[in-house]
This record gives sequence, C-alpha cells and structure tokens, in this order.
Amino acid sequence: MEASARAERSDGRRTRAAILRKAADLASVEGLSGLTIGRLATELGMSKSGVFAHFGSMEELQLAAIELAAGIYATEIVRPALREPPGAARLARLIDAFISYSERHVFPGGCFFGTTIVEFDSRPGRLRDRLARAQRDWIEVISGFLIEGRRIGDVEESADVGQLAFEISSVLTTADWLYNLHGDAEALARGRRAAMRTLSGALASPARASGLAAGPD
Amino acid sequence: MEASARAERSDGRRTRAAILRKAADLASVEGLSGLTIGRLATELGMSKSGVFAHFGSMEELQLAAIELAAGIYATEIVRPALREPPGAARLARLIDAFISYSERHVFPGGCFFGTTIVEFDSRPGRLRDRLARAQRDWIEVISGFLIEGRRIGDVEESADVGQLAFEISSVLTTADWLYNLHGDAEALARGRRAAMRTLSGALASPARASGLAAGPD
DNA sequence: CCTACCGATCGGTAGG
DNA sequence: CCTACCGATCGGTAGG
Repeated sequence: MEASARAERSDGRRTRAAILRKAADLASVEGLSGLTIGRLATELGMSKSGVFAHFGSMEELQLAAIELAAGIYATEIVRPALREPPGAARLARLIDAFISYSERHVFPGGCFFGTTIVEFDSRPGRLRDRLARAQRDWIEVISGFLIEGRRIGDVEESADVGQLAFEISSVLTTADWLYNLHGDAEALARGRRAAMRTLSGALASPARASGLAAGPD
Repeated sequence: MEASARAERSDGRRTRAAILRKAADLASVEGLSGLTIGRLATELGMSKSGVFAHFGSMEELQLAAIELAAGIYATEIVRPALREPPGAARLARLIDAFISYSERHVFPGGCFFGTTIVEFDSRPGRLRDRLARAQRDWIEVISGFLIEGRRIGDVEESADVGQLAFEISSVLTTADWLYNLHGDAEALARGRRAAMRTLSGALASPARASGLAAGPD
C-alpha cells in the first residue's frame, strides 16, 4: 500500500516532468502562447485531460514550464561559471557557457528566455511578471560576478556594472536568436567576441594582461 | 461609372490599409501568431469574411503586415538618418531615431521586428524567410552607413563593419524590449549609450574629437 | 490517468 | 463588403 502509493506519486512526478520538458522545448520554438494541451497530449501519447489534470489550467502549466527552464538555465550556464574562481575567469566562463548552451540547442528553438521574454514583454499578467523576474535574475548574476570581480581587483573600480551587464546580456541574447534565424554560427562568434571585448574593457590591467577573458579572438 | 469604380478601389485600399495597420499594431504586442481574423474584424467593426477577402489567407495578411511595418521602419528610422550628412552624424542620427521610435511607441508593443523576428527565428516558412530578409536589410543599413563613413574618413580604416553593425543592432533591439518589459526608460538610455560608445570607438580621431556621436553622455 | 463531452473560436468557403 | 455556414481545434469539465 505504502509502496504502491509512493510508486504512483513517483510515476506522477515523472509524467509531470515529461510534460514540462516537452512544454519548455515546444515553447522555445513556438512560444508559450503556441503551447496547446492537445498538441502536448499527442506528442506525449496521452489524453488531453491527462495532461490538463497535472496543472489545472494552461497558465499554471506555462508557469511551471518557466520554472523548469529557469532550473535548466541555472544548471547549464550559471553552475559552470561558479566552478571557476571569482573574477575574470568566472565571467569569461559565463559567456562561454551561454554560447555553448545556444550552440548545443539545449532548447530546440534557442534560448527559452530569449523567445518567451520578448513574446510577453508587452502582455501584462502573471507570465510577464515571472519572465521579468527571470530577466532581472540573469542581470543580477552578471552584475554580481562583476561586483565580485571588482572586490578582488580583476574589474576596474570605476566600472559601470549595470551598463556592462546590459551590454553583455544584449549581445549574447541577440547572438542566440540570430543564430537560429539564419542558421549561421557566425552570429555566435560575433556575440562571444562582443561580450568578451566588453568584459575585457572593464578589467583592471593585471587581469587584462593575464588574458583570461580574451580567448582565441 | 469610371468615377464610381475608382471610388470603390480607393475605399478598398483604405480598408486594406486600416486592416494592415491594426494587424501590425496587434502583432507588435501579441506576435504574428497572435493575430486572428475574428479579432481584427471586431476591432475594425467589420465582418470576418470582409477582413479575409482582402488577403485570401491568414499568411498573406501576415506577410502584408510585415511589408507595412518595413515601410514604417524605413520612414521612422532610416529616413531621418538620410537627412544628415554621411558619416558620424548620420550614424548618430540612426541610433537616436531608433531610440525615439521605441520611446514614442510607434507600435504599441515596441519594435515590430524585435517581436516578430524572435517569434519566428526557429519556425521555417515564408514568414521566417521574409523576417530574416528584413533583419539582413537592417544590418545592411547600418553596415552601409559605416562603410560610407569609412570612405569619407569618419570611421577608422581598420573598423570591423559587420561586427560593429551586430553590436549596435543588438543593444538597440534589446533596449527596446527591455523598455517594454520593465516599463523603465533606463533601458533605452543604456541602449543609446552602448550604441553611441560602440560607434565612437570606431571613429577616426577627427570625427571623434568633433563629438558628433557622443551626445550628452 | 481515461472517455466523452461542453461552448467558444479558429481559418476558410458559398453565395450574394 | 455582408450573412450564414463548414470541420477542426481550443481550454476546460464531468464522472470515473
């Protein structure tokens, strides 16, 4: 009885996870508005009501897909950077991890947040609010790493952290959707080069001389 | 008879133009996929089939809306720049015209192409093909102005025109959707500053010293 | 997790 | 440019 109940809950969690992964993948291509319960059900070999029952409404499903995507983003991009020492090395790794995440098509339609944030930037509601928070979180990650770098002397005292985080995130996000639009890896190379040069311009002389953030450019 | 036929055609053109303007406005908020014939009809006080008859299919309507938006983009952003002399002044005006276009909400949901290009970057078909061309055209405008500037000595001989055009377009586009997402004009200020600094870094010393591209930053 | 169903809306057509 | 209509699909519900 206990074991069977646990197994049921475990199956339920697996099914729920499978639905959300499929939803996040689809949303990266067609947007969160492009999701339909019927299509998810067909692709997963389930009934519509079977999919629906896990979430109670389409919007709850969409919000849960955003949560899943945020976790994947943290794992694929932020975590690799955290394995590097603070400062220039960590920032360079963050940039490379984003480019790699885009290039490997972790989501089939490119960066989940690139697609969905632009989709909802002018559509008030819970989805926009959640996506706006995700965007602020990402800027906070970059800004936090820059502040950390400044504390240890890698980044110039006078660096405008907010402006730098804006510029680095801009060129990375744009590189991702340009890569998907034209199917041309040159966009990723341009994005990486721009982000690395922006970072490089903010480094104090010793860190810059060490070449940690310069890469093969 | 002649006059009446002309009047009819003229009314038809006006109706068609009204449909497309409404479609482009709606698409800037909800995307080209968010357009429905029923909603357009309701908002315009027409019947569904009345809207439909002008285009023959939803995709033709969407393609026509892209054409209209491309014209507005040319009028609002490229044309003001063409009124300036070639070189640093023209490039600075292009940047300011984009920021102004974003700030004035020429389209209610922000830059039409920012929304729709990201929407279709991974969805093969005629819409993506047309939007990809619009994106290349925009890069060509920026690149062309940079090459022109190089010819007259405003822009450094060694400038990497493709890379510069990528960087300038990246920060402008991102500024636009960030402005809409957070409702905060700081994003526009950051985008303008980043674009102007990128431009400034590519100017030959005499043009840079003249301060044409620096603005109030 | 399923079948069977609801009213609403979708793009598109017929006929005028 | 309209009314009237088509089959398909939408999110969601009832009942199990």
